[in-house]
Amino acid sequence: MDKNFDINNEKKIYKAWLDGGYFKPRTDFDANYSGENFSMIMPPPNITGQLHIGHALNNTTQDFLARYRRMQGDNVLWVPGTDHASIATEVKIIDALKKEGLTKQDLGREGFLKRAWAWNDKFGGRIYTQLQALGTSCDWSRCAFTMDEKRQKAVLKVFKRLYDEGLIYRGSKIINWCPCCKTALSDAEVEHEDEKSSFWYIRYPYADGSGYLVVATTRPETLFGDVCVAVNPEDKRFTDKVGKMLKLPATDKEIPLISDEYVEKDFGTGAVKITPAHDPNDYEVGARHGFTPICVMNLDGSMNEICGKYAGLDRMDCRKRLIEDLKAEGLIEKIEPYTVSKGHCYRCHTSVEPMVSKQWFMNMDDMAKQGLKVEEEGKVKIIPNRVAKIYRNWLNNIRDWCISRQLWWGHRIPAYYCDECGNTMVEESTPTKCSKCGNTHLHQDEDVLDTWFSSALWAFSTLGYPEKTKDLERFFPTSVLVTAQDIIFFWVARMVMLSGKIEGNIPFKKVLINGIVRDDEGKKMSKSSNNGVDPIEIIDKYGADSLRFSLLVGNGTGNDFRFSETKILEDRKFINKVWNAGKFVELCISQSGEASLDKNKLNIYDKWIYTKLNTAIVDIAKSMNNLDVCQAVSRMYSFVWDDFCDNYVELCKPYVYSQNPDERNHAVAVLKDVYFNILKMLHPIIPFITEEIWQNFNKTMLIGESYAKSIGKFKKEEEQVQKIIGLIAKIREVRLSLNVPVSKRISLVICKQTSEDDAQLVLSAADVLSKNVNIEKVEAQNDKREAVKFVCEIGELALYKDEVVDTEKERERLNKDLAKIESEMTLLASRLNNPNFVERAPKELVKKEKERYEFLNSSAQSIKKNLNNL
RNA sequence: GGAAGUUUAGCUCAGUUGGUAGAGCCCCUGCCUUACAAGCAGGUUGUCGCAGGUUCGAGUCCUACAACUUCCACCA
Repeated sequence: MDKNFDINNEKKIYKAWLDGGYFKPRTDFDANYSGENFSMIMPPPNITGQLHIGHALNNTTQDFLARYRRMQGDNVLWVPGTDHASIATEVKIIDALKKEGLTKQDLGREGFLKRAWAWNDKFGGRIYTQLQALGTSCDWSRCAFTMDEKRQKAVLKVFKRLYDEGLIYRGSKIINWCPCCKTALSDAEVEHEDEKSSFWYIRYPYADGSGYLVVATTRPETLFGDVCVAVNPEDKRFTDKVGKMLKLPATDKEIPLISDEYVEKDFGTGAVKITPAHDPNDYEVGARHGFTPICVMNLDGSMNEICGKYAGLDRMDCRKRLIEDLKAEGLIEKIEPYTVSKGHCYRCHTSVEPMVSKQWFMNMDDMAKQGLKVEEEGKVKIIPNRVAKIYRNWLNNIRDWCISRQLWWGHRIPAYYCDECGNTMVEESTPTKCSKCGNTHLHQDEDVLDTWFSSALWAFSTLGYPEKTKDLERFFPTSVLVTAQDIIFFWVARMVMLSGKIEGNIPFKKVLINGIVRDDEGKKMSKSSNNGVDPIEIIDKYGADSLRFSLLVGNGTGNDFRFSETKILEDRKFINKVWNAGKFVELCISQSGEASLDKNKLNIYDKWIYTKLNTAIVDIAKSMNNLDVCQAVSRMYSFVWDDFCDNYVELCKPYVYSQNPDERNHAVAVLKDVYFNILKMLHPIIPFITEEIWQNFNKTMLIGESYAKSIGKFKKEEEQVQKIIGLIAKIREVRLSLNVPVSKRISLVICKQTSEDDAQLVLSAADVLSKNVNIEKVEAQNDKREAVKFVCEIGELALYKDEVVDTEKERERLNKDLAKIESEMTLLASRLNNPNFVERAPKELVKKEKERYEFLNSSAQSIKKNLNNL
């Protein structure tokens, strides 16, 4: 093995895995494979650009699970894919066109789509390259794209079915309109932000000349669409005015004053202008009173011909001009500063306009109920649980989903209209004639579907729906979905609903929510802040393993997470440690003969490390079952670094360097076995380096091995070695405190008080003590030589005074020990003297504490005696 | 206007059913000891946001408060 792992080998290793077919489910090779099915669908990244560090976290988490389950013997399927991201991609392409001085109209629908597919080839491909560099072990042979042929079929099938059932319908309703993207948006696609604006108090004169009524509004420019003014029926100020006509300012129109419960007496002036075409509430009020909405805006956000001289002005310019004009006419009562919450397009951040428009909708009522039910029953488990509350809240307040978009890039709505009789047909394949009148002149709906429509089918469309495939049968519902919190509405909830509706089942059993990745200052990474990190840059510099490990270590489930290059530098030390341990094992092997592992020859240290290994594996399994990735990783870390590298490697050195070939061969065999188990343990998180090391020793591939397994657990030996480790630490401490040079070899004395068993144990550890703390010999107490005593878990021991000297240092040390022991005794005593504790605490605990107290007490006694002797 | 999360060592963060506070980095001391100086052996560092409560016992459960963050919401 070289001095360091060469990260350039990662590509070669990935190719070997790929060529070996390791990313495919075992049932692809052996239909009778009996392992449990474990499946995941990858949240498909948008083809708008390249992956960022959040994607790296998401996919590392999934890959960690996939590789772990695979090594557990599961039949693992992980399906990768990308999303066409209708509106987001279209915005990007239009931007690109703009640089060439072109618009999408210049290209025409067909030309534009050609561009879009070329875009997909370029960026979709780049995403796959990035995922591979990260080491993702997904099954590329099943790779899906939301607009590929199979997924198109699924979309058509689902659309038709829901249309036939009346759940998808077309109608005129108030929707969110983005004047920049020129399309309708769903409620979920609107982001609300507080904006500083004004509250305009406008005078609406009574038609009969009896003064005026003051109406307060935040959107004066929509007054051209006013159909009436409303007041609360209980509001006595207006009782005698209701029914009168008002002159609509800046127009020659007259509108009535009506009353409606919706109006709040105490807000504003108590009088509200009702503009049904441009406000969801007004729409309701208008409908109740039989008014027809009047649309006053064009689709680009400019005012239309209804607005007279303001026609053609952008809505904001119109507002300015209108207010000036009204002021001049004395129709502005006052203007107050006001903060309004305004909706913005989630893609281009233009402020959206509520507008009445003819769109396609999906009725979500029953599906939402089903979605709530499966979560409440625990069939779909959301981790961490708090996120489930967000999910429930949204489903409880769900409204019909606006699914049509006035875009070109996306699934075109399979609705066809007869040019003759206007009949609407929804078909999976283009009809040739009208089903009603037989006319052959038909045209297809111009709109495409919301990009999240195809995403909602992802859980089963990726497994072959609408065909009844083996994959669907085996892998649906999927096991775990790993995703981010911000798409819980867009995606997670809708997948649950559509899977329930179409497949009559849940899409996944568990949802693991990743936190948001922030930069080292805690700021959210985003393009606008320019603090995003390209995973490829990190991988090129430090290797994929370093990135993967750093993303998962210390990252609590669902918590936001700070990422920085500094953290990578800290965390990659662990990878270096694993590599160096491998070098040690290699060295030992090269210096020993062949020996197979003989369970009967295990010494206490071997038994100790196997017990530790066993515990670690059990803990890891528990954490992995709970999807507690952070805990699993930290458990791996402490076993490898603390138990194996710091302790076992040092404890086994006398044996792997032994002059006795049998002893040496055995020791190396154990060392090798434990280390190989470490490689297996770590492979799911740092697959490249572990594979590289594994192949240095083996002809097989690590990815195909089963997970780490201990050959046993040995309670007694574990305790014994724990005592020896404690003794070593104590000797180091004493040597240091007495200023005994590390290089000086000294004797260790077993005092008479020490039990026979413990004395034997210390004697048996002579080699280990020699190697670790430079103890020349271990012997029983010799009364003729003065000794410096100390106490540890294993009993009372001593060093010869003439070998270590320095009375002052010794006194200092003993006093320090005594203080420590006494403070613990005080704590225990206060507890044991409390009758409540003795009576009510578990008996085992009370007993344990009593024993501990006794032990400390006797230790304190002997330390005091030693102090006196000084 | 609702709701959620966070608050633990100088910094970044772990802390599973309540049972004597942990890691990494930083800092100090001693070591280039034949796996590893991206290291080893030691050491220092905390009224676990504030105030109550439940309990023999609370970082952990309950209540109120504060600060920060986020999500949801049609009051013109």
